[in-house]
Amino acid sequence: MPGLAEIARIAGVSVSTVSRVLNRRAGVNEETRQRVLAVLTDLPYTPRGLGALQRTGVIGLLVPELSNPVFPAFAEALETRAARAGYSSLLCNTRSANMCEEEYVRMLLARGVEGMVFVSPEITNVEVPVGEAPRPGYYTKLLDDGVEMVFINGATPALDISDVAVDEQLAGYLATRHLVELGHRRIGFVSGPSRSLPSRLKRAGWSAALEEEGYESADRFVAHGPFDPAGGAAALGRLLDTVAPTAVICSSDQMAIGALSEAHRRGLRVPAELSVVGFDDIPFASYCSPALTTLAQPIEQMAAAAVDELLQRLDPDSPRRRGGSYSRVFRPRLVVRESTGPAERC
Amino acid sequence: MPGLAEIARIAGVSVSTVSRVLNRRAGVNEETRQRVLAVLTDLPYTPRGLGALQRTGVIGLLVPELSNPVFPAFAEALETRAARAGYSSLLCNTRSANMCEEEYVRMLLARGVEGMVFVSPEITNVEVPVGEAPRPGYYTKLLDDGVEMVFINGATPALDISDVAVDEQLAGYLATRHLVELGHRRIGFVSGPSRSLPSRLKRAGWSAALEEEGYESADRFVAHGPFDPAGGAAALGRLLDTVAPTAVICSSDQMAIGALSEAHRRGLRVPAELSVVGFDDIPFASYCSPALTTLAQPIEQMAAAAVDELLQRLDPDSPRRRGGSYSRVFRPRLVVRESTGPAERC
DNA sequence: CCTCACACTGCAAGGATTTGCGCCAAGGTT
DNA sequence: AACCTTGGCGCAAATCCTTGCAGTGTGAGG
Repeated sequence: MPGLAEIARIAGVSVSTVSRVLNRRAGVNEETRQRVLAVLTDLPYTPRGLGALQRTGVIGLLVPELSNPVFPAFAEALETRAARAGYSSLLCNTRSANMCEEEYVRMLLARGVEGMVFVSPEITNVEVPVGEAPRPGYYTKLLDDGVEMVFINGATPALDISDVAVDEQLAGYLATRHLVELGHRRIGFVSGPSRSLPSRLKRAGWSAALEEEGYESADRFVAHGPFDPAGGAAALGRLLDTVAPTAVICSSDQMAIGALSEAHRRGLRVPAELSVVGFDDIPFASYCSPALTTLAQPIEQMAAAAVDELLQRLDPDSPRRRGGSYSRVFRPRLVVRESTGPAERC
Repeated sequence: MPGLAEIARIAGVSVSTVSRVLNRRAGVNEETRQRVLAVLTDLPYTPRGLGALQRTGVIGLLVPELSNPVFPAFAEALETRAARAGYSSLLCNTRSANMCEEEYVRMLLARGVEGMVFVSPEITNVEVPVGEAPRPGYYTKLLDDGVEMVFINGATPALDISDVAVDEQLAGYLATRHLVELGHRRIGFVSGPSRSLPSRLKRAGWSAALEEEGYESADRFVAHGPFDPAGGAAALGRLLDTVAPTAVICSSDQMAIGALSEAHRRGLRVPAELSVVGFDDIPFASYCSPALTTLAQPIEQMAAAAVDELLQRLDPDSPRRRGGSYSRVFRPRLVVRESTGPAERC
């Protein structure tokens, strides 16, 4: 970890000047200040008293957004588990503040977090086909800096980072299978943006289940939309106008709720005329009407696994360090409620 | 701001020992360590390099929990507004981590936040009748330490802290008024815990509206429960078993959703046989069935007002400092949907 | 009762960071 | 053209924190 001297050398100024910049003292030229700050971006300086203060007892939690209730649910579960081990948590949501994830990570690091948990990290949000590895981006740099990280639902085999996840593909498969068993043949997929890896994985499961039966799983049975009720409503609308499915699976409960309301708006009875399956099992899913059939993520267990893994990596007494990353995949659980039923029309 | 020497003197140890405690170095007796840590609680030590580094560009956000979607909504709005001014946010929820608010505040301070916004602070959660001032607790100490704070929905006249709030009493009044105008006379109140000041304020509004008409607003028309769907369901259940109201108002949409499901469970048609009003207007309120009539908080505006106030206090060039606190009260907005209707039975 | 080992603590030396002071250069004034 | 003013920067002293080392006290074992 660099001292002021190191930074001063690189920036080509004296130690005093760096000190003045860091302390926001007057008497430094704006241009010089920018140069020093630029160096500080590459070499995040942590003051002695803080850098040495190893165990701050604080971890960072990064979630993409807060409007989908799964993320607050994950946050609470993670926080509770961390608290039990004496750690407190700092939560950041990257999307709403239109700040990129990397900036947030740097900020957290500068604030002295010991490690972090990423829920649905940015890296899962790229244009890359299933199976291929997305580019590691800045995560490798963090890894080199010795930052301890754990992902939730962010499997990226290319990175040496432990991952805790639900099997999204299996989730897609189970949902579709459930509908097939109810007699549906025309099953649509109300999907999140095509950039989203989880949606692509679910789609793979959906395809697999359909092809197993020789049913159609063509592109025209898939409609994309943003991850919110309005997006789900719009996507379902497009599907109903074109291929008229008798059942749909959705990328999230949020979207499923939108789908339910769109069906209601069109006077379509659920489940009699249209079956709907969601994903996540957010608390509201059971309070919808009809109550939503959905695939539950074992949030508590996943959060516990993620926190435990992070804490173990943080523990200096722990034998295994650096490099022992692994993936832990949980099985989603089908929760059948009222929004799915036998196919009536064909 | 104290140095190690000051802390050492008070704790009655040498500077070296304090340094060792701060750096989590071995070789310090547990008892001695506790004594030093105790002093550090009163005199929060910030390492030289960090304490001087005034503008970190980070503010803290404290919300009581995350399972009620209003709080994530506030958090997002706050975060978005802060980001626009170049500040990033650190979010903490105090209840789920069963850590007390004060600890979290200290932690945030130690992490270098410049100021904080408290949403529904702990202080609103005490056994004190409306009108009387709750004891200021540790907030005055923070104030003395020069910590900048703004409350949301945490009006406490005894403290010199700016507050941004909805008029909860008016909210209770408007909700009840709405039901009265629909012809209801037996109007119950599904309330949060009696410790909660917002619930007590709403109740005051409810009483006022009822007494205006000469209707009954006795204790037996009020049922308390925890702030979640189950609590709402249970509380409504008790009311239905005793006073059989034709309409109820609830302390939050969360509780109202529970009430809706309890009504459904009992085969009571809403709104034909029971009208329900919620509070908050969470996104899901419009996706319930029947869609929930509720009182909306102007979340965006409140968040903007709170952040702007905090940032102004943080600005060293700002003329008004310390002491110029004020309250800003917003008007709740009645959103009529499908869960309320004319009284049928009397 | 003596000795030894061990755990703590303070001392003081050794680094690291802050800051008063003075130098230098650029631009304006007489 | 000489001189003054001012902003910006480095030097070095002052200050603060860290750490190796030695001193002290306590308790167990002989």
